[in-house]
Amino acid sequence: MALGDAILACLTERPMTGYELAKTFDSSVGFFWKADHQQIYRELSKLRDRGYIQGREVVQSGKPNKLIYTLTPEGRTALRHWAARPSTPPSIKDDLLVRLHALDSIDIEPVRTDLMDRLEHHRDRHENYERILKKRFPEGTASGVLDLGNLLLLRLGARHEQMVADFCEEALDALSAMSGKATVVPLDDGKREGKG
Amino acid sequence: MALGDAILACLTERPMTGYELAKTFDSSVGFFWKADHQQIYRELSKLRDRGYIQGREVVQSGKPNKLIYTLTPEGRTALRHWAARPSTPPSIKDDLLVRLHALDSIDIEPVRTDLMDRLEHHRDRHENYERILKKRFPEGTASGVLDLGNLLLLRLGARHEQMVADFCEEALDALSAMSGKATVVPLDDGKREGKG
DNA sequence: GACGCATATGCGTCAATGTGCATATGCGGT
DNA sequence: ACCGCATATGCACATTGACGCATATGCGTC
Repeated sequence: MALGDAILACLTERPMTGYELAKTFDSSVGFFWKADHQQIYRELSKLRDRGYIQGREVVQSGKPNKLIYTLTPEGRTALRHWAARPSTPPSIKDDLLVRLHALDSIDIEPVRTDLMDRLEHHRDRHENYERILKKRFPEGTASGVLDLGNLLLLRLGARHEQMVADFCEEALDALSAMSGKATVVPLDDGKREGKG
Repeated sequence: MALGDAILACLTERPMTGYELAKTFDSSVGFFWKADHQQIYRELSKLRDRGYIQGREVVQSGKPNKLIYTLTPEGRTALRHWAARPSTPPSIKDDLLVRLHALDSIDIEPVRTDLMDRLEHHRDRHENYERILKKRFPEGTASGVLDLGNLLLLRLGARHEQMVADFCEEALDALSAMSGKATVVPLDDGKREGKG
């Protein structure tokens, strides 16, 4: 359960509610791990059942009561054990790559617009990383172990986004140069299948 | 169904059996998309049910009969429609990053050995990409649209692996420099939970 | 006052993925 | 004779993920 461990990792920083965790997974951690609130609440229940976290209810008026989750000693141990296991390099699983693999059997134009969108997306994220880096690590050095982890994380993120952005640019250039040779037959058949 | 589309993309090259597809997803396409044979057979059944591929049985003696799958015109159309939709940038979801995020709450030593393993892994893959690039594209240019897609793919793969390898090296250096400050308490409690 | 938005939790369903197991046989090694 | 390996297909179960929907209310705005 990778998401569960990611949640435990977040809770090492400070106790949080499901709602706060969902926001975390939508911003900072979300840069490399996406999870919506339903996924997080479900995982929190599991972690609680296993005794890895403890929920403390905070009564509120006007809003549903909060459940602030704290890591238990068992949870900390579980996280340490998980972190002591070798990680498995994930595969990229980017639709764009599949399209490139079958580039001669599909229409180029949509791929071009897709690449342009992706270029913008990855540039935005790159700027975001750089901004956070400059703000949190103006010296480019980390003081403690926690800081070091986050500094490395941000650097990896920044480089990754820049690399993909550069790739999109290069791919667009190459497609432009090639566009004369391609046989472009637009999709014009009316029917469409649901989403598969 | 992303895997289904990846399979359709593979079948544009030539008709294949499930077994051949499994091998493909373990080598070339497997560099960015992992799928074992069970997943592939299951997906092939679905694609056949939808009429996107057609299976031709080849009787064999000694071995189970082959089922060579060919793209139908409907399958080609479905692939083109899928490829015309915008792609969604995937998240990285690397366990290693989660560990870095909680670096002060876990043991550093296993992370170091993990980083060393990963460094070797990514270097191997990088060399692999470079080797294929040199072999298939000695000039560094593509002749047709299909070639262009594969050239771009290989270049992205090579850069990605190099970047991650560099990152591992840098992280190892940083951890070494930091190692004096870290409080290293080895894991010695006997009990272990199953796998989570 | 109706509408959207933020706060805060959760259920249900289906698709996608991962892991283990089962079947059937020839071929080469020990 | 037995073992492992390659060929070739597939089922069953569990986990993970994506998506929609439901509940409950204060606060600002149109």
